[in-house]
Parts: sequence; structure tokens; C-alpha cells
Amino acid sequence: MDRTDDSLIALRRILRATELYARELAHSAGLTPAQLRVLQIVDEKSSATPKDLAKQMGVSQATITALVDKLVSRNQVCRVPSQTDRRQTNVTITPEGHETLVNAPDALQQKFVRSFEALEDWEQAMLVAALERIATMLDAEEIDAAPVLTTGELQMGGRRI
Amino acid sequence: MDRTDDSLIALRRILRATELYARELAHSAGLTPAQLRVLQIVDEKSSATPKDLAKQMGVSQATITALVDKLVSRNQVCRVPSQTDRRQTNVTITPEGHETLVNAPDALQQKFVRSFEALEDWEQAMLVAALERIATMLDAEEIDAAPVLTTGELQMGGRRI
DNA sequence: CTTGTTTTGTTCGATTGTTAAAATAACCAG
DNA sequence: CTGGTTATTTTAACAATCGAACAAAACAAG
Repeated sequence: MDRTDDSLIALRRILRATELYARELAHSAGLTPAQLRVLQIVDEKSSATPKDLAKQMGVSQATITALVDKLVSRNQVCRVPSQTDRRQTNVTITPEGHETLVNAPDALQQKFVRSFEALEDWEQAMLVAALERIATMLDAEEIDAAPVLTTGELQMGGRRI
Repeated sequence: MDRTDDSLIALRRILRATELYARELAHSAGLTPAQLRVLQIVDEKSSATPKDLAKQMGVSQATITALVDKLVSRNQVCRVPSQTDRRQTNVTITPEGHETLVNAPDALQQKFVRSFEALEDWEQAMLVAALERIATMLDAEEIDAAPVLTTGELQMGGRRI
């Protein structure tokens, strides 16, 4: 009867499934999960600065430096000095890196896409609406700017996502 | 117009928001994200073996041993030898560990729960139905048993979650 | 009961992820 | 030019992770 709990439980199932698959996927691509995520972001945006990557992934720039070092040594990405601002470095994907992504057997992706595209039109529309609504609930105020609450604030019990 | 892409984009927003918040939350609780997750699972189930934890989190048992060691040294959990099977160890949460969870300022949680509970009844029902449907799509066949596809399999393009 | 196999958990060694703080270098405003 | 800001890397230390090897207990078949 408690819909809030039901929604949180379903959300956790989604998070767990995607995370476990992400590990599997990275492993079969011969990379670590963190490295694969860098590669994916760089591929999607076709070019990203370390600062962008750090913000997107929620880690420090020092971490990005280390990850990019690893990917560079494997010829998956390369560093291209920015023309407009010589402080910046653009990380771009190499043909080898793109090949890695194309060959990554994204089982979760495949399963989801197949299931989703098998649905009736109105069902798809409903799911997209629901997902977007939930996404907006979760990332409403940009995470980066979210003030870190200190202990003693209002609590909602032991629930969590 | 491509609903599949829209759904994946929304899903990624959800994943990113929850992951970024998980880091923040763990940090403000004085633990690492991995340690906090162990603590959460142990609290939820009130007792879990290292094998359970490894399976739930998708890491090796060796990793769990290391994480539990850290939590034990901070008095957040303790190891209780199983009575029924002396090979097994039950990891249980301590009062201090429970206190840690209660005091963890779960901002994401609070925001989501507040937003969700402010919705109309039918809207909540719709979201729960959508979430459960998606969760089922994603974790249908238990991940642990999922065969690792090798390269050369059917690909769905560059999409990913 | 004894032997061989499986299950559970830990230890060890090595690699990777992660951060804070310091160091570098370039931008920008006056 | 000077001082302040921004982007990135370096360094040093700690945490996460795994595979392989190990020990102990359960179990199965004779």
C-alpha cells in the first residue's frame, strides 16, 4: 500500500541492474568501469576537457588525469591542446577507442531497447513521461550546486535510494 | 520523436543523479560509498553473510572482507559466527552503525520522497507501475547468471545506459 | 568413518581509483 | 606589468578491487 516504498524499491532494482551490468560490460571491453565511462562521455560529446569529465562523473580532476593517462596509454583517447585557451586540454576519442565502444556487448542496453521497442506506442509514451518526471525530481537543482546538509537536518526515516 | 533515445536519456539522468548523491551522502557520513552500501544492506536485512553482500553488490568476496574489516574497525558492524553453519559469518549492524545511517542527510532521498508524496494518487500509481515495469525489463534474468557475450554479437549501435 | 569434492571466508600481492594539497601555466582585469 | 583566477598535472597517501592460494567446515559416496 505504501507507494513511496514501492517506488524506491523499484528504483533500487533499476540502479542495481545497471550497475552490475556496467561492471560486466567494462570487463568484457577490457577496461575498468571508470575508464569505460570516460570513454563513453568523450565519445558522446566527441571532445571534453578534464574539468567537464570531472563534473559529469562527480570526481576530482586529479582522478580524471589518472584515468585519461590510462586510456591514452592504451590508445583509446588522446589529448589535444585547446587552440582557444592554452590552459585547456581536449580529450578526444581515437578510432581504436570508438572500436572498443562499438564492440562492447552492452547486454543491458540490448535487453532494455528490445523490451522497450516491443511495447505499444502509448506504453512507450507513458514510460518516457514517467522516466522524465522522475529524472526531474532527482536532478532538479543541479547536483554540483547542492549544499551539503549537515547532520541534524530533517530526516525521512531509514529510507534510501 | 525517438522514444527509445528519450527513455535512455532520462534513465541516464536518473543514474547520474543518484550516483552523485551517493558519493556526497557517503562523504558526509564519514564513510566511502562502498562502505556505506555495505552498511545499508546489512541494516536492511539485519544480517548478511559476506557471500550475500558480494552477490548483492557485484564484487568479489575478497573485496567484502576488506570492506567489512574497515567497518568493524569503526564499530559500525560486527561479525557473528553462524550457529547453523560454522563456515558462515553473519555481519550485523551495531547501534553506532545504525546511528550513522539515521544521521546520514540523504538529500536525494528527501527530495524524491517529498516530490513523490506531493503527487496525486493516480500519478503515484502510474509512476510506480512504470518503475516496476522498467525494473523488470532490466533485471529480468538474474545478472549473476547472465552469459557474458563476446565481441561479434548483435549490436544495437552506440547507445548505452 | 574416510576420502574426495564443494562451499565459505580470509590472506596476500598487485593494480587501479580517489583525494587533498602543492606546483605549473595560462587567462584576464585594471 | 601585477594580482587574482582558472585549468591541469604532480605527488603522496589511502581505499577498492581482483585473482590466486589457503584453511576450515559441510557434504557426498563408498
